[in-house]
Formats: sequence, C-alpha cells, structure tokens
Amino acid sequence: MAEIPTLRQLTYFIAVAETLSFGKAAARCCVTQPTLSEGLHTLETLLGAPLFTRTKRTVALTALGQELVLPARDIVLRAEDFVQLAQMKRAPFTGTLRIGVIPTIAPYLLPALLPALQTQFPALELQLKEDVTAQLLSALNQHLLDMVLMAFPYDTPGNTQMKLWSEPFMIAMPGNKPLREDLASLSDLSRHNVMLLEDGHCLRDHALAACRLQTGQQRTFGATSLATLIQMVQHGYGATLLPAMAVSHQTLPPGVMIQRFANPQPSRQIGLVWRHGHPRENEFRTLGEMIAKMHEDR
Amino acid sequence: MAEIPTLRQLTYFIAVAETLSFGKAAARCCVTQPTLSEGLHTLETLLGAPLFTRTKRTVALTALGQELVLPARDIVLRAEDFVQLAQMKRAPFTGTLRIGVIPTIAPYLLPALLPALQTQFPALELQLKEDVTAQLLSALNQHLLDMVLMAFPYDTPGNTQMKLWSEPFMIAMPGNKPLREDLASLSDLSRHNVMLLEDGHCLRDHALAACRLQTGQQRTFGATSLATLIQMVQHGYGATLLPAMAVSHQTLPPGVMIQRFANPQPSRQIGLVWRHGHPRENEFRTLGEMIAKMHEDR
DNA sequence: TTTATTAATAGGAAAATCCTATTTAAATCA
DNA sequence: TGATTTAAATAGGATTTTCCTATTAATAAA
Repeated sequence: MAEIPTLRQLTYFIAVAETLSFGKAAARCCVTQPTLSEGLHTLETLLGAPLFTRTKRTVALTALGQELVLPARDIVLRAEDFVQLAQMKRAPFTGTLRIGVIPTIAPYLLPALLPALQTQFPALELQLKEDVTAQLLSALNQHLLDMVLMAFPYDTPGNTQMKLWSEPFMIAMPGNKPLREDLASLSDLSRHNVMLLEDGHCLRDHALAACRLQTGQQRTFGATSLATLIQMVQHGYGATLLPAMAVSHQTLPPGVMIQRFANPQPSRQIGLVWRHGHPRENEFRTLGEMIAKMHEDR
Repeated sequence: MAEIPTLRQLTYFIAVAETLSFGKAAARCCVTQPTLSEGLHTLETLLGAPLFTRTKRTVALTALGQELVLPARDIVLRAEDFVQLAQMKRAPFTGTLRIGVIPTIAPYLLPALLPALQTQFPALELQLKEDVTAQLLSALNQHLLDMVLMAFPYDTPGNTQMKLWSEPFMIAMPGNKPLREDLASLSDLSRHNVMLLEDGHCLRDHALAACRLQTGQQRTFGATSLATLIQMVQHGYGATLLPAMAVSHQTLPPGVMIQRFANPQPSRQIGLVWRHGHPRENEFRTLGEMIAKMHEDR
C-alpha cells in the first residue's frame, strides 16, 4: 500500500497556492499559521521536493507546485462532492443548495419560485446569491455555488447547460397606453434613444446582439437595475429593451408603453448551469423541469 | 468549509466493500479489525446513513454503499496517482515502475531491453510480472501494474494503447535446414498438423485470426510455452506458428525449419497499454519509443 | 535604526488513530 | 440440544497526529 497524502495537507497546499501567504491560507483553513506550516512541511517531505520557494517575506510556487495544484484541487473537490453525493442518494432534495441568480431574473422569478420550491421540498434549504453572470460562474467553478440560473447564449466551459425557455425582448417607450397593438421591427429601434444596463449585465449584451445594435448607438446611463431604466423611460429620457419577465411581473408605471416585436422576436434564453458531473445533477434536472413548468403555467 | 471524509476512511470502506469482511479488510489495510470497525463507523456517522448491513455474521453493502464504492475508489486512486505524478515531475524515470509482460514476448525482448533500460535510467527500478493478457489487464486496472507490454489486436477499454511495431508470424516445421527459401501461403497451412499454445495465450488467438484457421483444425497439446512447441516440432509432431521474435532470438534446435509467409504476411502487433490519464504517461511514451527503436536496431 | 510583517521553530495540549482484550451474536458441529 | 467456532462490536488505554500558544528569525518598510 503506497504512502498517500492527507486531504488536509492537500487543502493546505491549495490554500497557500491560491493566497500565496501562509497566514491567509491558515485563516481560510481555520487553523493557525504554524499548524499549516507544519502540515505543508510533512507533505513536502512525503513528495520529496518543495512545493514553494520561501524567501521569508514572499511565497511562490515551485515548478513542481505549479503542476500539482490542479490535481490536488481535483482530489479535494471530489472528496467534497462525495459527501454531497451521499446526501443526495440518501435523501434527494434535502440539505443545502446554493443557487446563483442574475439580477435581471431574480426579482421576477424568485417571488413565485421560492414558495413553490419550499412547498414541494420542505427539507431543501436554498441559499441564494444575486450577481452578474461572470461572478456567479466564477463562484460556481470554485464550488461556492451548486447551480446558476442565468440567461443564454453564454459560453460556460466545463459546465452543463440546461435551457429552460426562450424569452422575447420588448420595447418600453414613453406613451399613454400600456400596450401598443402594432408590432415593432428591429429597424424601428433607430428612432429611439435606446438605454441599457451598465456593462457587466448579460442583458445588455443579449439585447445588443439580439437586436443587432452597435455598442455606441445608445446611451447607457450606467443603470444598475431594470427598475431604474423603467423610471427613466417614464420620464421621457428614451426607450429601453425589457425581457418579457419584467413586463409581465412588474406593474409598469403610467407613461410607459410596451411594444412587442414582429416575428422572429429577438430573445434571450433562460436556463440553468452546473458543474459537469455534479453529484446532484439529477436533482438539478428535476428542479429545471419544475421551474420550466411553473413558468409555462404562469 | 464542508466536512469531508478522510482518505483513510474511504480506504476502509473500499476494502470492506471488496472483501465483504471486516477482518479481511482490516488485514489488507494493515490495521486491526476494531480500528477499521471504528473508522467505518465515523464515516457512516459523517454521511448520516449506513454503508453496510451487518448481520453479525455476514456483511453486505446497502444501496447507498453500492452507489458510493466507485466514487470512493476514484478519490483514493487519484490520491495515489498524485504521489506518482509528483515523483514523475520531480525526477522523471526514477522510482518504481511495475510492468506486466506476456509470456510470448518476455523471454525474447527482456534480455535485451532490461540492461538497456538500466543503462539509460539507472534510477528506475523495474518490477516485472509475467502473465497472460487478461490477468495483466486486470492487475493494471486494479492499479497493481503501471504498464503492460502485450500484443494486439486486443480490446482494452479505459486504457491507452501505444502500438510499437508489427510482427509477422512464421511456420516452424520439421526439416533439415534452418530456413526454407520459398514463401508459404495461408493455404499451405492445411498440409500441416498445426499445434498452438493452450487457451488463454493471446498468441493462440492472434495466430488463429491472422492465419484464418478454424479452432478445431489443429491439436493444442496444452503447450504452455513456445519452447515446448518447438520441441514438439523437432520431434515430428507437426508444425506451429511462431512470432518473428521467437525465431530471431532463440537458437532453433536442429530438425526445425522456418518458412516465411508471402505478403501480406499474417502478423500481430506489439505495443504498450496503460490507464488513461496515468500520471507517468509522458514517461511511458518515451519508453515506448525507446523500445521500438531498440527493436528496429536489433 | 526601528517597526511591522511573515514564516519557522519549540513545547505542550487536545484529538485522532490504533492497539489489546473482551463481549456479543450467529452459524456450525457434535 | 449444547458446545464450538467465527466475526463484528465494545471498552479501555497507548501512541501518534494534529493543533495551539509563544517565541524566534528574517526581511521589508518607515
């Protein structure tokens, strides 16, 4: 039987590799610095070569350390997955599920979704995090989240996508009645001063792409939420593109008029993303089907 | 930070799952039975559910245990690989390499190969195991071997094949001169009583396939080595098919005559096999190239 | 030069791992 | 049926590992 390292040692190794500081790494691992120091030392002894070059002041990975970080992380993450897998097999839809949701979905979908999920799976504790897609995917790949509810198209290498439904964009413009009967074409947009969310929101990119707009063509205003954008439309600053969700779930204020696009309607897709081979993959698919069904029955 | 199991605990789990006995598993893990018993208990407590059903007399996996054996084994094997990977990166071609070789290759190739490897890589310790292909591949997939030197075609799911060279078969028959000048065709074989190795040797199957012989067409004699077969040819019992290796590296006794086949010559391939993603994959390829080169220069 | 920061070391406490000895329960055998 | 054998659980204690606090050593910054 071969001599193998401890998961603890590997955890220390990863923490130092990521923080490049024994002190910070120790704090992250919830141990003191000497403890971590010694743990790493025994690991290096086991491997027969140093993983770091210490110069009393700074820490850097050796070539060997560099090559071993990813394999080490892989092992530790699999061990964490193992517990989740057991939990899932033992009792599906129990325990904690950490879900990330983007800001242009969260306020419209969650109010209906959360109570429904609580009813269906009372033993499932949901931890929600709202942020822009890039941040959520980063957290997902660091195993800080289990699943992300987001909009597509979006490249998510190493992850599994589950598209749930397609959501058309609509124009919100100043006007006296809530819904304009005639249908807009993409070229109609040029007649408006189109305002969008600030950079980083995928809705901005999706709207630009779906409506084939140029980046410089509209003024951003650095709007941080759809609610703000709608306020600005109401006050006559211009028009904006809203996803169907925001139109149907929010009582639009007077002075804002909605116009649909003629087919083919520009749209984004709503869906889920999780890490390939996540132990709770089966649950995620079921949840996805539930969410899609709920949206269909809305 | 999530609570994760110990590699030790996972090792215990795997051992019991494979032996279905706490005692035997403890022996394999080099601990006493109570130690293993307690380790498993804490693992089951961590997971929140039993992995085994104990009936005081027999042990069986629960449904949960069944589902977790493979993931557990995967984690432990990766941890073992981690050490080998470090060893390899730190100092390639050092340490122990466990190689399996089939009996119809070993005696002809190893006498030249081993000294050459020792010269080239003095720090590399080779552990050799000679057995039939099925046994070697089984050991390979249990991580008891790192690499197998064998003959193809052979299906090796989950493993990487590296073909090195193609080796023609020749006929060995009773006769007064060592080499017959004219070339044989496959149909000439029917004029001989063809003897082959006993079942289990891939040479038997390869010769049958390459020469398009029927199974019942020849008498086996349960020969366990090529040397025995050659002896039988010498004593006039019939003919046999020999790989080129056996002809060139062994001084054939008087009374045995070799005849080559006309093109296309029936043949087998010699090559290496290792587990997909083995940490020392790079070394294996280099070794393979060395072996091929040595064979070419023979 | 002094101060602040960071990792290594020393020494001891706490926890875990592991052992021997024993108990318990079931299957086998007389 | 009762005795014996077999195999896992439990008890209690030794050993080892892990971890902590306190201190030292070394470097960079002030």
